[in-house]
Amino acid sequence: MKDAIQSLLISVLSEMGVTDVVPDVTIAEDSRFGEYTTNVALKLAKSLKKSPMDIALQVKELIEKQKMAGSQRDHDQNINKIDQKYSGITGIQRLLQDIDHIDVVAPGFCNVSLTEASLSNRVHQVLKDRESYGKSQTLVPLELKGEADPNAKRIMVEFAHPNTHKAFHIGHLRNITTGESLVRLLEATGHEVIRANYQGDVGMHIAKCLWAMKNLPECDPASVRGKDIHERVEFLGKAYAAGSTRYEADEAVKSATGAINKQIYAKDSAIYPLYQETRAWSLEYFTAIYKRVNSHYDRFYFESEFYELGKKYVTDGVTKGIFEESDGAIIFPGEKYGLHNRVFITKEQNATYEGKEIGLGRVQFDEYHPGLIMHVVGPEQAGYFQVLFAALAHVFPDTKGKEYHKVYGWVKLKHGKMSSRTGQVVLGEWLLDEAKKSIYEILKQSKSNYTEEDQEEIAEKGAIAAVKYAFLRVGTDQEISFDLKESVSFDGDSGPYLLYTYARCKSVLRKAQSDTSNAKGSEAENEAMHPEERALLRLISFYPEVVADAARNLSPNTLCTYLFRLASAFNLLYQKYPIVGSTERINLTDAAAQVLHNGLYLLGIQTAERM
RNA sequence: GCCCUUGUAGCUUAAUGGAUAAAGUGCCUGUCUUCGGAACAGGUGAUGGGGGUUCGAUUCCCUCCAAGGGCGCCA
Repeated sequence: MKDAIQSLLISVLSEMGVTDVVPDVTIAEDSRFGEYTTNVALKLAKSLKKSPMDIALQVKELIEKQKMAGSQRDHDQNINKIDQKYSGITGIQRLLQDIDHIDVVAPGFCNVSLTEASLSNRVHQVLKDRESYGKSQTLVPLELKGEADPNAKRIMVEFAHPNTHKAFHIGHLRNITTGESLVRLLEATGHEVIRANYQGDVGMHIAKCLWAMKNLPECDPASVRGKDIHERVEFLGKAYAAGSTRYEADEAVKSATGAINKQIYAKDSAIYPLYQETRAWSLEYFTAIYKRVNSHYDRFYFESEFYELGKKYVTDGVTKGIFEESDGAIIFPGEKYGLHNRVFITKEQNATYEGKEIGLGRVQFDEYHPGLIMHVVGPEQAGYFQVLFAALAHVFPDTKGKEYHKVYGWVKLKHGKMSSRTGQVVLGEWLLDEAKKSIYEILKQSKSNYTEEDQEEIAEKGAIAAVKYAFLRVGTDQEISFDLKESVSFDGDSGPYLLYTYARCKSVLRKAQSDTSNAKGSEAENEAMHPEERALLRLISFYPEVVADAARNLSPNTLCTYLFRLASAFNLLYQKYPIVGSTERINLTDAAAQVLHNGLYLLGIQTAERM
């Protein structure tokens, strides 16, 4: 619809002699301003040397003239275009039918209001398309910063990437939640997505953990062998923190840890079996987490796979003049390109993180041929990625413009700093479990009778929804300030509120179905549409455009805002008018539930029929 | 020292350069409590300071203040 209005405006503007301007059309947040609004008149005032109001009035007049002509023609030819798409001339004619009127408002906005019939058609569209409502077959181009290709169709989204032997904290949870939603949004807008997960399973952090296990009696792995996976993983987190602390404090520990690091790379039998055993613990745990939060991956990459390969490409790059030797290490001279220098191979001849990623990049492109690789990673690595992408483009020119750093903000503790190094972390599962406990409390106070299975399902789904929504409702690259006491909310703008509204819709629909009295559809249809009904209707009709915008801007939070408004609009309608008994309102409820379901899916949140 | 990011109601957050800066939460007041009260309505309350560009600035530029991050052998 937005595109159709834009084409209409372009044709109108060309009548006015303006051909070099693409008018902005946006959804009107406030229904007083109609459904769609444009500010072309304000933009054109200067170049046309006319007042914005005059231009706006002229636009309105030209559109109304076309509308009159069009309706006359339709009447003459009796053309039925109900199922035609908006394209070409017929699209504009159809659009003209859907436009009820245009208001011109100071300082010069043109506000387009659609007919009730046109909005009602959308409800039938939802009930026909069901789960596919809102998905776009055509590719929605992305708004990307920098030089990355916005028209890539095949996109690898690389997210989650936890490190083995380290705690899985709420930051990782936000990363997975963000990545999962981005994947689904891209899939819904014509992209082909490869889900990748690059997990760190070698490096100094692991050496620190293993040093502790080898040297500290309280970190003896024998104490947790055979125990529950949660206990084993908690143990690893503690061992890492202990190893880290000693590493900082003691030079001897430092060099001993360095030696262990070498042994790991060399697969030395003195350490390798323990390394493999404990690595497997972490991976077992990750698998469980991915399942719990409803995420999965097409390809798991491991740092250990790219140690040799990365080193080879970087070494080759030295002879080509891409990398340079400096103080015994091999660096990429980023300073030559307005960036900063970074070490890719240490003087110990180990590939660093950046060195390994040269190998990773090659393999990713060879395996999947993506048009874009999106790395969902924290903001602190912005400088790192700039240098890495520049180096990659020099080593492999085919990767130029195909690498992208999608920033997701930190989850910061409101009081104190989170660090897995010191062991002060909020674990991801701790948060999920706390949320779950709170929901059990609410269920206990409820008058409804739930079976134990029901309770378990509701609490689990509700907890995941609460946590995921709390992360996603904030702008992706914004930091989140996290308070342990009021970490997730269950009312107001929250995941559970949306689930509750969905369940409420479903309950009403069940009631309507079992209601044997004759539906008074015809009566309701004769009533004038209430403002609350129209408000819900217009929101439902906006959904596909909201999805496209959220995908284009890689911003699930805009979808969150929309879904909350939709749920509020339904609840208000529900509060004021009986649903059961009116076919119109039952359909509206059905459509609202469907849109809630589809939207929550794109956030990675599952709905429940009852709550 | 150099570079980057962020400062919006008491708190947590929205707002492709647009209309009266939008919500949740908190506090105050109500509705309903026969389709599911994890509900609905009303009130309260904000753009860090100072300049500039613009018809119009939370948004862009400069500066000051404050917080966070990055800057060669970690990942």
